[in-house]
Amino acid sequence: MTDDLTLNMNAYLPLRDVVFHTLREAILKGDLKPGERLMELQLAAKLGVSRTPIREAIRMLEQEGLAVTMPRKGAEVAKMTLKDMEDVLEIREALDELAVRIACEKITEEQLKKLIAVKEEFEANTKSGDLKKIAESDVLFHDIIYMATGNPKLVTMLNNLREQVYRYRVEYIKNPKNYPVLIAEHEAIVEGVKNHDAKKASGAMHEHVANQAAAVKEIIQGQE
Amino acid sequence: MTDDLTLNMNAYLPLRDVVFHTLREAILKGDLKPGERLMELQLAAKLGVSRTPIREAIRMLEQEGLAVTMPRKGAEVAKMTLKDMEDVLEIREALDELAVRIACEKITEEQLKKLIAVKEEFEANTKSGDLKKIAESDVLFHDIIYMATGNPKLVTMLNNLREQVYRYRVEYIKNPKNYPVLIAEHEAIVEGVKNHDAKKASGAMHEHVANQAAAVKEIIQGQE
DNA sequence: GATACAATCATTGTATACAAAATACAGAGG
DNA sequence: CCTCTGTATTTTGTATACAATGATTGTATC
Repeated sequence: MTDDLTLNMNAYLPLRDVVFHTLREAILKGDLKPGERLMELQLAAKLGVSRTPIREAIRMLEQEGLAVTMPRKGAEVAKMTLKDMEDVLEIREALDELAVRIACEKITEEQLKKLIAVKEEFEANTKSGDLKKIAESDVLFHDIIYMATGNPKLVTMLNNLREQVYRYRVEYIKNPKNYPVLIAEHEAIVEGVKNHDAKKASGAMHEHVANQAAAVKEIIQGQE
Repeated sequence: MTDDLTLNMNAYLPLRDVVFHTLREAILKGDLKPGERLMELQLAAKLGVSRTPIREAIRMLEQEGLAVTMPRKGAEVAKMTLKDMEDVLEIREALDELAVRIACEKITEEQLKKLIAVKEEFEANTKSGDLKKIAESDVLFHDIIYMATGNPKLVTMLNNLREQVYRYRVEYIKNPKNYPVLIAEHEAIVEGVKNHDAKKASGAMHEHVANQAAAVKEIIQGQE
């Protein structure tokens, strides 16, 4: 744990939630590395709280798949093997397709406008080269589709799945040679949704996620 | 909470896990009813433990969607509206189809044999009329397919989704007029899997889940 | 020098204590 | 009779204390 890990206390939330969000962020950003132990006393000291909220936050991380605990040995950040990632991506493919199919039926005019706007924003951002903005607009693009399903449970699950790929996906976005493909894929998805053509949209989404999946797998293999 | 809620202490597990499983069972069986408050002191007294493991178990239930907590107000058993159930079933449909598609590719000879055996066991059980056995063999039937995917994350998710429908599904199984349909659907699924025909298998699974979905929805509407 | 064993230390598991917020209720005032 | 308000009680949130387990280190013996 090389990081400072300071709490963000602005809102009035139970400490367990603040700790939970802090630790989750740290894990997703890579500040807490896979396999790193999550020691209660240490985290409590670092975050300036007692062990109780730390423990509860760990229980929550555990259920989200971001931490693993061995009884009497404590918790550690979940390791992601290539196989784990493939498993996640397999599910994500199916659910992202489902989401876009539903979105084709249910999307409102307003959401559609927003989707098109964000698609263009994404394209602009790839030109500026600001990685953070690129990632943000990509996330937003998919969020709009998720929201358009009107299925909050699906949204939660997809967010959770996306989270798990997060660390590696950044690498994918770093490489500018992927931009044209990404843009074309987004374009195809929008085209499908706009025409309420579930077949086209889900096909495009399938390709989009599958390409990302392939790239992420390559990145992981490169790291091993 | 009309129930006794005694702990099952046979295995050596942390109390939080024992409490978690106990509460989960109670919720799924309907002993703890939707909307019922989960008061820490009360549960702690009833289960003979302190508040700490109770709290941690509640955090876990929360992440599984079985409990909802309002800060400073406490937790209660999650209510399932018709909409919630539709949302869950929508996801389940997609993932069950995914599972059976993968199973078509990956299932081993041994698993296939087992699947056929359990299918027949299910048929036999419908004839005997033992509800518990019917439900068990139905669960097992689907479990074999889940396991055949070789994707533990998918298995976990599907189990979780299934859990959420559990309370209502029992009603579905109670009605003997559904048995011929269920048997035919299982037959079609097995047929598809056996021939590694993903299209047929996923079509059959789609119908299977969709039928159940329709029935569950009817039951809920009847209750409201 | 290697191995077995004991003592010590670090860390988790559980219980309890204390603080703060929310709720329930009773009494005063209109 | 209703409403408002202040107080008592309940309940959650957080911290701390104690117990038990597991890891580590050091020492004695072969």
